[in-house]
Amino acid sequence: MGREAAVARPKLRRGLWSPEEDEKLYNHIIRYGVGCWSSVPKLAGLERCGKSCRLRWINYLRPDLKRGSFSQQEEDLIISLHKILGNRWSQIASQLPGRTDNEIKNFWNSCIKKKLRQRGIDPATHKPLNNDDVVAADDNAVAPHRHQDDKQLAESTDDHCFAAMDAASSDDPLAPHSPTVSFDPLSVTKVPTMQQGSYGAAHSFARSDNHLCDYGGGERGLRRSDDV
DNA sequence: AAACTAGCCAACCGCACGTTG
DNA sequence: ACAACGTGCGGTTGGCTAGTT
Repeated sequence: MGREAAVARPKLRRGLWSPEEDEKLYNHIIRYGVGCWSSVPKLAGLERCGKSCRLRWINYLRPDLKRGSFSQQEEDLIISLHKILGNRWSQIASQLPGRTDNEIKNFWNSCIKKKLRQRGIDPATHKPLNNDDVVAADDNAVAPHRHQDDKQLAESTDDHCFAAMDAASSDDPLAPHSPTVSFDPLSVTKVPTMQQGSYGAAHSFARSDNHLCDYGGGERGLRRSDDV
């Protein structure tokens, strides 16, 4: 990646994306791929930071996003993976084609946690709740077995997780919903391959046949294994 | 009908790590 | 080896909406 300095930028827009901005970003990536996120806003004519563009693309505009509510199989898979991986949402997302880490994280925090508690399971530890622990069982106390995660993931996902995933991803029963904006990225599906062999757009598309291919930074999801 | 509350979701923030010069 | 920069990740927050009182 280049090292052109972080030039003083004009004021950047923040907050919700307008349909026009979506369209600009989408059209730009469709045409040119991503290359360097920091240059995308300028090239696409957007007053956003590259980070914001990246997030918008990954979480919303990517054509391979599934959208719609989670199926029971997906939910089961998320719970299984969370038991192994803890809050490593990007790793979990890499096992769920068409789902983003942000989407899964939100789903976990808003729905699954509640369901598990109702079933008497501590969502942080995946162990049965006992009343004395309820207070102490902070949701942040997650993934007690980080160092074994990768091996465990390789093993365990090979059996039950992928079984569930196959059920979830095959012949998707979920009706995709359009975003609440007039610009509908789902109506277009062709994106050129990356020019720089980087991450992002083409990378995410390439993984459509490979569920283990993370759209993000590959191994980097493991780096925080010690700091929780 | 209005006020309040809870839930959901999109987006931002800060940090860690990889790459490049 | 070091600094600067780009990127990815998880945590957090703000705003919108639906439901309830």
